[in-house]
Amino acid sequence: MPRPDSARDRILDAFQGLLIASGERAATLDAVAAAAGVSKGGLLYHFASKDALVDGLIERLEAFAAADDERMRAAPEGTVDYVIRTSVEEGTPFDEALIAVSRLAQGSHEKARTTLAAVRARWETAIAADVGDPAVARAIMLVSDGLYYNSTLLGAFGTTDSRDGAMDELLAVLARLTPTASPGPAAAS
Amino acid sequence: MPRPDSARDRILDAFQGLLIASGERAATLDAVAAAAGVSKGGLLYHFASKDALVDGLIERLEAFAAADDERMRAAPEGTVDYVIRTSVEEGTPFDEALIAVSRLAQGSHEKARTTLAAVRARWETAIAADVGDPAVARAIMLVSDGLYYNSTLLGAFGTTDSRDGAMDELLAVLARLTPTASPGPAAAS
DNA sequence: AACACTATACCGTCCGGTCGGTACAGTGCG
DNA sequence: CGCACTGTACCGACCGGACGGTATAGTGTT
Repeated sequence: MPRPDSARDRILDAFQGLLIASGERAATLDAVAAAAGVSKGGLLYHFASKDALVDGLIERLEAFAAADDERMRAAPEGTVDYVIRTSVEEGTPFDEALIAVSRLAQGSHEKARTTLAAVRARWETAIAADVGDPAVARAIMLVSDGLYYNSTLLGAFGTTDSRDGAMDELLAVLARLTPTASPGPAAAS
Repeated sequence: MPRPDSARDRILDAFQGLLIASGERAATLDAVAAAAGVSKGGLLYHFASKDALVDGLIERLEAFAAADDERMRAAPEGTVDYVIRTSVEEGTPFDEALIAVSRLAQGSHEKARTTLAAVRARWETAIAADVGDPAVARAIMLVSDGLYYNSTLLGAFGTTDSRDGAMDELLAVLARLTPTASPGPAAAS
């Protein structure tokens, strides 16, 4: 075994991966167990029920979200830049957990929905504080949501290379929204 | 019986409603039949399989989308105004069908995904034609997507009354993005 | 009778969950 | 040391119910 508590993480990874790749329907206990290289009994040893598995994933997301929150506040390029850019940064553990939980939220899983709403709210307040105008902040948040919608539903909208250019372009457009100050990180002053 | 061909529509409505309210998982044949006030046998008389039911819903969406497309091109307030406003106009048959199909697309239903992408593409080209700058068009499309993401996942973001005001505010903010020409034929002043 | 449709019984499969069991690493103690 | 026992990690057969789907008998209208 690679690491002591790796089985739990492997199961969570498998669950997440199945949710992202094939949706809630396909993320059955058997499928998760198989993907994690564990037997069904083994899975249920670590997570006593499917609800427990879901809770485990949500907790994981919350942990990532807390870390992201700190990084966001410390982002040198400003909050807007940070939030927009990380909206499509596929492959990070945080993004994957977020998309997986959003699949869950499409069902009627209440906790998944509220957790997602909380993460979103945190972003929006941070942007509002950075940008000043709450209406502008909402517009920017909606762009971020749209970015997620696209990567979640349609699977990105370009290759990684073209995406970076597209991101710069998008941020340049968005900079027009902030009336005050220059299109910069809204430095302190 | 109310109307001759109402059974089919009622079934589609029920399927749609279940998808929106409780996700793909809950939209089983039994549940759909019960919600439509039809027996399971009755449901399967109209739709030979669950795939046929899904196809029926997608066809319905395509019909609505075609009608919407025409309305959009003829919209007096301009394409942007039309697309943004209809993004949260909950309750219209078109919106409901769209959200229902997007639930399907969260699973691995390929046709649902491509249909959604087609609708989105149609909007984006229309906006691009109206606005000029493709980068601005994409930003606006992302806001529309974000609006859908919100109404889909988090369930709107305000009451109907406050939403109209919020919409006006949002459109005013978005008007700043179009550098050329006036902020659109809307409201003016 | 023919047709459009409904209702129910049923089938095989899959799903979430239980349960009995295995392997093994301790650990306290005589 | 040897032995009894405990806890942790895991396996896989199995169960009841739900699922998608079939088959068929029945009903009301024309």
